[in-house]
Amino acid sequence: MTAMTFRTRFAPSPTGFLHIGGARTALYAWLEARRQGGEFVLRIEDTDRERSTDAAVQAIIDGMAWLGFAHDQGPFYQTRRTARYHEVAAQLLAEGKAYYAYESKDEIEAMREAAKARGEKPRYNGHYRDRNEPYRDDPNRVIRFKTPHEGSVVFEDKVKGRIEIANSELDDLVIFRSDGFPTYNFAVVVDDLDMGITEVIRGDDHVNNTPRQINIYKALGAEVPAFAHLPMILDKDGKKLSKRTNAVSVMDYREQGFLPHALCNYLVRLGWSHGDQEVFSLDQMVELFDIADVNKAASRFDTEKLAWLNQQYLKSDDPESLLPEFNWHLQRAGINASGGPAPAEVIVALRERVHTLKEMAEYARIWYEPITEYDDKAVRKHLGKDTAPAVLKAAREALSALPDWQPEPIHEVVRQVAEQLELGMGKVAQPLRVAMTGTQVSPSIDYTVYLCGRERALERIDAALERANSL
RNA sequence: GCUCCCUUCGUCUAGUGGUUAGGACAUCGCCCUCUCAAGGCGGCAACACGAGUUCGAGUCUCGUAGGGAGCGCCA
Repeated sequence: MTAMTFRTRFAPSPTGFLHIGGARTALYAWLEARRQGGEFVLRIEDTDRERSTDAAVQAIIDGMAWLGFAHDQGPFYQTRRTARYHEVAAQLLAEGKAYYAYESKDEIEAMREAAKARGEKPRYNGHYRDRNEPYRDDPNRVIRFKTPHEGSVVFEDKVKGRIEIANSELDDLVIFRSDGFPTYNFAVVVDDLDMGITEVIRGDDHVNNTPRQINIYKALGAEVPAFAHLPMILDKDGKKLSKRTNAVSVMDYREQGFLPHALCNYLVRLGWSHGDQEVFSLDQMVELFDIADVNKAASRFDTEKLAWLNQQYLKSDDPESLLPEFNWHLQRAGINASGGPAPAEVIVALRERVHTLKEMAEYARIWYEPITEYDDKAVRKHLGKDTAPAVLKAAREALSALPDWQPEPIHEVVRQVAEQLELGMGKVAQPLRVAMTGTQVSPSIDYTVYLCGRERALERIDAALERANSL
């Protein structure tokens, strides 16, 4: 056999958007493949035809693309592989490792009840196991796998460690349903085998399925891949993430104004760490990530820390690189940026003051649209001062004569006005700030004035002067 | 009910027998300051519990408690 290429996969069911937990699973699998110089496969588990949709497949691919990583192979669809599943099932049947069973659902239900009554797990009693029943055209016909009675399955999970489950705890699972479709536990094994998956990374809700799957691998005489079961992501209160009370789609996070790499960074740190490091570029993640360093316990999603990380990136990224995402938010906020300052300059002005691009877009409105309302308190406090009119007049005059409309000269103007009138910077900056924004909070006064543009700045001073005089 | 898994500050985590149990977010205080931030400095704050092994246990073993997952012809 030739050296096997390292290969991981992400295998979602296309029943909705890309879930935040799924996104982390995909990220880990992608990182693991990258680090090992292997491949990352996307497989669509769409055997549940009722709930699977094409739109959901697209949403998953789009979500991954937005986050910044993509599959190397696929997408493969399980529904297009049924012939192959039949083939493998037939082989198992021929080798006496699987058998036809014909119980009705009611009968099976009764078996479960009986088992429960005995204090055992609800399970199939193996009635048809050694009967060698031939194929019959029967609506109850299923194919079951012969789980070994003796021994136990042991595997070394890359995150959970050694796990052992006795075969006596398992029953003969259905591998082919009466409707002619394979069941999950069977299809995954065939798929992972055919696709050459060497490391199965998935949520830890699958730990209990793994021994069954390993038994199938063995029956097939196949090499068993490595497994890594990831702990769950819980909400703020330690409950299961639910759509009702949380943002669960990665696209929800986009709408809330988070950067894709900030979200990746947050996700990679949730359950994994590398010393004291908090900030990781995608390249660094690829270099440093190791699935073996992932924690065993579930963790809670903390939006505050995500917000902090997001701001770290807002501050350190090249503003130009933030433009596509920021423009997307301006547009969503209904802001037409064409008549105002360059968005990149707005980013520089605001990135230390907001945590998300959504906030930033909202905040930026004052430089693109007329002031719709003045904060009463701000007006009374700063325009109501008896020094305010003189400040505004002096500033207006100097500003209108300013040859070079740039933050630095504007700062110089403010400084000189203060000096001339023998006032502190606050006495000058605040009335101007209220004039520019209608509020008493904004970026540094020079930048706030600068972004307004000369024309708008002078207009706003005039309007403020009017207000000051009428107080 | 049965099986499997998990448990370090409020949260994310470092820690692989000897640490003043470290960092980050949040929080509180101080500094800086034209507002708000950002930044700097500092504070508060954790080994679930009980036995055992050991000279020595957050680290190893067992038990208890709490939490989670699974026990489908769903994935």
